[in-house]
Amino acid sequence: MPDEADTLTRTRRSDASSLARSREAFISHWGEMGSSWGVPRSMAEIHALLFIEGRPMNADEIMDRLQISRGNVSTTLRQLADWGIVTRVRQRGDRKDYFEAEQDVWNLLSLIVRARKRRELEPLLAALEDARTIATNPTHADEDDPKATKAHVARLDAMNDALKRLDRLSDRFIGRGGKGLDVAVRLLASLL
Amino acid sequence: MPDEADTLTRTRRSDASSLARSREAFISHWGEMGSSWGVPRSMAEIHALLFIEGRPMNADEIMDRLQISRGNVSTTLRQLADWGIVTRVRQRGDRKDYFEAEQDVWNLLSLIVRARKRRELEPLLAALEDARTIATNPTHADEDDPKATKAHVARLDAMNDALKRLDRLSDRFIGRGGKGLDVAVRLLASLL
DNA sequence: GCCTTGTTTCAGAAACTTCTGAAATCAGAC
DNA sequence: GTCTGATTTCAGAAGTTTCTGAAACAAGGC
Repeated sequence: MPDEADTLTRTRRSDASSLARSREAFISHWGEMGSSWGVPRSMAEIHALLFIEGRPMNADEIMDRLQISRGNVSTTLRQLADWGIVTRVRQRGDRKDYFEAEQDVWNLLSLIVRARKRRELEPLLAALEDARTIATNPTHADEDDPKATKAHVARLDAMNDALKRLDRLSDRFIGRGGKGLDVAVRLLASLL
Repeated sequence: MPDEADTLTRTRRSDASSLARSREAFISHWGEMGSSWGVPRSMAEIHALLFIEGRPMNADEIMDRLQISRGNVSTTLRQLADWGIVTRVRQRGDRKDYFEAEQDVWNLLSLIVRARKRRELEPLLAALEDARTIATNPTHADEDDPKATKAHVARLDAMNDALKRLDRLSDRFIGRGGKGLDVAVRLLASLL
């Protein structure tokens, strides 16, 4: 409810410094983007904050800056750490936990790709295999048109092939310590 | 409320044919995937249905099969058509609208990429430019540390460069009538 | 042991998104 | 023009996700 005490810590107002306003703009747009990609806004914002500040921050600082609850900050930081795009660092003589974001952008992108791939692409590929198995192993007296079954399996296979190719390709990117993506993109850009 | 009349149309039960069960599996997993990528489950399911059936279907068929409301089907089909991954087709002597999904998987993927790029990546790039402008054009008496501003702008630029490169690259893919992606992936796979 | 300081958990609240269904609209037939 | 069948719209309902905050839980100091 207080609306006067936070003038110092909040950086939304137009009387803030250019740097502060620019940071704020980055954070809110990154949050926006996140939420349209199925990442909770506050998670994207916390990451954006750590990235754009470029220094380790603790839970209290983050809470104050983004006005989100302690519980949310704690949970979200752990998730970001699980994804590997944020690291817990120890600050000499301070018992608080500090967190720091990956600063290399390509590395960041490949960590994100890796995480989503594992969580979402791989299960989907497994499901496609399943669906194929179901279609090609008729259980009991099965009155399916063989032609229709063939076409169906062909569709499953086409989807499977395409996704698998992307999957293998992203493995390559990721394998090269985050720089593979960079190299590949440059290479492709010049070839096409 | 009816639970006996739909035995014919619903294909969830284990006494359905292999083909029907395989289709059902594909549809529900595709829907699952969609929802973790910020696409409404019913939208992903409608698309999956049209894709896996591989034939034009009308709103009533879709409603029956997926048990979703007319309003939802109508809205969603229009969105899918806007994205370009579904096309409205006219069936001789039938006043109903029929819809058909893009069957070429690479084409499908590049249509999806194109749509998301326009809706999400491009606005973000614009926002990054904005943030840069804010940081480099100090308004009034600005007491920001020049060193900090420099580091901040460098971060914005690194992010901008990386995303722009991906952006340009995807333009190339898309440009080649959907086959570019295929070619590029094969090429890269052999090179790396 | 008992404080103190910091972190995590989790049930319920709040916010947001998606879905429904009935009414409005459209479009062609006549 | 009216009638008929199909489609779209949209306000509110339902459902889902995210967030809060207080309680439980560490872990170190003394």
